[in-house]
Amino acid sequence: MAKALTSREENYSQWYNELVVKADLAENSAVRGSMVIKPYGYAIWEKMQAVLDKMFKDTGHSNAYFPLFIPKSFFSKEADHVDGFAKECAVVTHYRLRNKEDGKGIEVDPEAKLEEELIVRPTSETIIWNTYKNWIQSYRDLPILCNQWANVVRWEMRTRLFLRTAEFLWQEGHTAHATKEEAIEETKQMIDVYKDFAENYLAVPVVQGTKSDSERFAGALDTYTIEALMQDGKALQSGTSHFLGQNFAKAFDVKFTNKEGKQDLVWATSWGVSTRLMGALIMAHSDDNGLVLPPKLAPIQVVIVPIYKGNEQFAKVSEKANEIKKALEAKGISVKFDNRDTHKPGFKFAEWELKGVPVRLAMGMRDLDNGTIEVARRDTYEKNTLQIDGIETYVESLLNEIQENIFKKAIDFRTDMTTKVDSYDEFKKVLEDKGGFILAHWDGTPETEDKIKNDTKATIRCIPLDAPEEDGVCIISGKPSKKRVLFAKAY
RNA sequence: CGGGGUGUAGCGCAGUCCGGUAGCGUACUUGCAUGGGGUGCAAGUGGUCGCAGGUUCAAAUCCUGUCACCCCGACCA
Repeated sequence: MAKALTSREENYSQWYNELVVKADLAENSAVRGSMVIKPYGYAIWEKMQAVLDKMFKDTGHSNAYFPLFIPKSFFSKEADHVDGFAKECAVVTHYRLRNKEDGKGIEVDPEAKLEEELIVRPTSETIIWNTYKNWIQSYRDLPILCNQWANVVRWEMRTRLFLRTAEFLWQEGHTAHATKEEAIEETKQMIDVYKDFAENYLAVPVVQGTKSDSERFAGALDTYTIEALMQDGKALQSGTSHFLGQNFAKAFDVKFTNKEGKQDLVWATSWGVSTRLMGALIMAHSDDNGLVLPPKLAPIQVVIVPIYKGNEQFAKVSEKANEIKKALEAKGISVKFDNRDTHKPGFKFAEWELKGVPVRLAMGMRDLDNGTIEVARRDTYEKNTLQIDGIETYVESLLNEIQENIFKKAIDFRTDMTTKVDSYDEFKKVLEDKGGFILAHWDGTPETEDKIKNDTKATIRCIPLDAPEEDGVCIISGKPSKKRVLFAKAY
């Protein structure tokens, strides 16, 4: 396992400073707990957005945008939601600044106090349902299938770069349905979309399941989740899809006339993934030399590094390199020709490895003479010298192979790090010595869950959807259980 | 909000105990050499020592206050 990922267990911030900041992904901003996403990092997010956005549209959803500021009163309408959320928020109380009397700087104008405070959205359920109320009269208006790409703010007491920043980017889907069945169907469909995205694009294997009562989203009847395992043996909740029942419809009085002409409350779902996925990407695949990006999300899939001495050689190598670049681009591959004269090849190799570029091509005079090129892959460090002729076809299939290999590696790791235990002693021992996912029987009570959490800091990540029926007894209470649930220490 | 820690050059740090010219590594600039895995040598630029008071002939260093950040908990995508 990567040293960078294991040796920092007690100091993640340093880990990020070394790996992420060096990798040009982000740096701490002056704003508490926020992050600056640098161009290279943002390019990864844009790729994620593009893929997800298409998936959402393919499943019938449309994008919309709702306000950043939410009147405080909206939050008092759904009781469970308030309990779960209302606490750590940024609140707008004033709308104007003024110059200080002594002329030294600026202060909040006490005259400019807002009648009703505005909350910077921590999530948009309240304002969206307040809006949907006006959009829905009849069953003919349903379903409403909206998604919004936005930023949200949660004034977390403790922040962690990418995993828990005060401000983060995400998408939140909010849907309204005429029937319970249809809403549940939507909830499940979207967690499937997330699994598809995580595994086939991020190359991060995930366990799908439902949350226990205590871990469920505030205001939801059921929360579906995808749980990923990071290289340090901790779990990361990577996406959630909530079946909200009629709670928000009740709170915001969203009724419709059904086919029978009777008034009915609508059924709701919400679902989201965030820039935390970038954290997942980094922590699942990176090694001591930096990022390892899956080809499908890498902003630069292939980098060409020229090796030369003097202008004359540079011109010759450049000409060939540009030819290869064109051939690759014709296949839809994104290519960077690193023609900087300010850095040596060795430096460039290290730099592009740090940035996680999946394939590197290196070419010098020796290659020109032989009609060859050096191909190096980021995931295995394997290097081969191949004929230039037909290189684009080779690289194309190599990119696919790397995508698969990264995923396979992550699956193998997860398999190794998933342990079935049948006693609490064993549970504690595995958690302590090995970490990772633990499958154990649980009696279904919050008391048991609490005890385990207090004793060990491990939580029930989910009740896996694909867990086989199996007779067993709870590791704490000894009561009968039909299914193993997934435990882990989590971020 | 509780417990611990740190603020000194863009970044990483030493110097603080025991007050006396502001240091190291790296990065940056320039020159020459070098160029198939993070180049070498030489010269150079860059710091209100977090902020505000106090003690002193003299404060990065001692005292008081204050702010910010980080780590551990409670909270969470």
